[in-house]
Amino acid sequence: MRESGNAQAKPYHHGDLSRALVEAARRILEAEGAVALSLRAVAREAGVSPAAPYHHFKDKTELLEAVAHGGWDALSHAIIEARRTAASPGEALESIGLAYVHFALQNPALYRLMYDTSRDRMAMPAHIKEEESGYSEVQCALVAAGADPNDDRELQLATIASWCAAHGLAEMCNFEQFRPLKEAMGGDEAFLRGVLRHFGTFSLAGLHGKR
Amino acid sequence: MRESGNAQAKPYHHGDLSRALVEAARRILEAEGAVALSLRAVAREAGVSPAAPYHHFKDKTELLEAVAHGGWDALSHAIIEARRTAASPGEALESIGLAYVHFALQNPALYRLMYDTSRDRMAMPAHIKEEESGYSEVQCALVAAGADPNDDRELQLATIASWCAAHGLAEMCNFEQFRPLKEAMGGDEAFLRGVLRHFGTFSLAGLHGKR
DNA sequence: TGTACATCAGTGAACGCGCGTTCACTGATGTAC
DNA sequence: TGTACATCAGTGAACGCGCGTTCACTGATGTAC
Repeated sequence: MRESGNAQAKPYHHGDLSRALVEAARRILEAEGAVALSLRAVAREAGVSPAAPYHHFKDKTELLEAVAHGGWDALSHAIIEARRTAASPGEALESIGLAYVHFALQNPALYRLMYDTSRDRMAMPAHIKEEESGYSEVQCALVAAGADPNDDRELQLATIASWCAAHGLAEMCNFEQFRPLKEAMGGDEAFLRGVLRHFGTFSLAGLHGKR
Repeated sequence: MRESGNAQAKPYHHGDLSRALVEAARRILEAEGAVALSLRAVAREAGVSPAAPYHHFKDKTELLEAVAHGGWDALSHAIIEARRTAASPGEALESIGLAYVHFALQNPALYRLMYDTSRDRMAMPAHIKEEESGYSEVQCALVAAGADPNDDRELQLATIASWCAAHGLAEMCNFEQFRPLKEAMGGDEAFLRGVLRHFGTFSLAGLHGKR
């Protein structure tokens, strides 16, 4: 009675603090930016003492890696879903690009954290293998759209080029100086599609036209 | 005699501390990374007390902006030079792209600072206008390579697409997972040219082939 | 050419702050008998 | 079903640290007369 009457009393043991910390970190990231993302702030946001996270993560770096890991998972799913629902192979590349950029726009701080943690280790996290990252999704889309699946090197280069282009667009598309053009085109979506259209053809043009 | 005999004694007044601080910041940036770039560290590196910078910059942000400003200048010059020395209009795009990526690879931390300070204010610094940033250099190269100078919107989109692609490649080309391909291709340079070649055609393919 | 004085560009000590991490602890949970 | 005890997952106080910034100061420089 005493216990059940006080239903919302926080139990001493959290139950799933590890997950809760990662979620708290994402909330802080998008609400206050990467600068505000301290271990103490995450613990605070999760309603827990500053020492509690150390039962789940070796140090701050390990927590950030978990946050980035979750981001890569979410991005992969978005990309796979985009390809799955594309009406035609030709549309797949644009769909994938759009999904990628949308993810980055909706989670800008998380997206940057993902790349920063990858960059600092000079490698993507080990678990982000091709089959998870959407890397192979882009390759499939390229092949479906007409690329030669036997010219492996050019296919890899085209995939990398697509990826770099999407990354660049994702990071730059909120630049203030693009605003006039965006407005003239009727909004973000049209602008993104306009730039992506230029990307969309380049990979295949490179594969077919040259060398 | 007493004074001149002690030639290397540091004078009380520095003479050009403002410039020296920016240079010190760049040194720290490349040697120890953005995390180590504190106002105190910059003052230390410049051989000056922690309070001295406040006679030249309102606060830390203003100093960082000056550092970024210097970076944009250097990048603009590299781009203009690349276009100037390109053998043919067709080569100009690749030359510009290569110069851009090389700058980013040689000054990775500075390059990121440049984009971070731009992003945080959701705009490029006011002084980085088209004529300074190399933005118009890319447009010129596109036109020289055959783009229609009258279709302004498509030309802008193609320029933005080029820029995004170069930015993405610059940030990603050191990813560990690209190493096997790089080695198979005989080094960074060949790899960069390979990816850039895919970029190089896309802008014009977009301009001519579609819509 | 000298002198008085305002201004400029440094110094170094001090401030409060939030950080990552450690520590001894304690309450809750699971397990062996 | 109860009890003893190991283990797990929290607490909260404390640590040392480097940070951005301020302050009263001082040495050097430039200018008016």
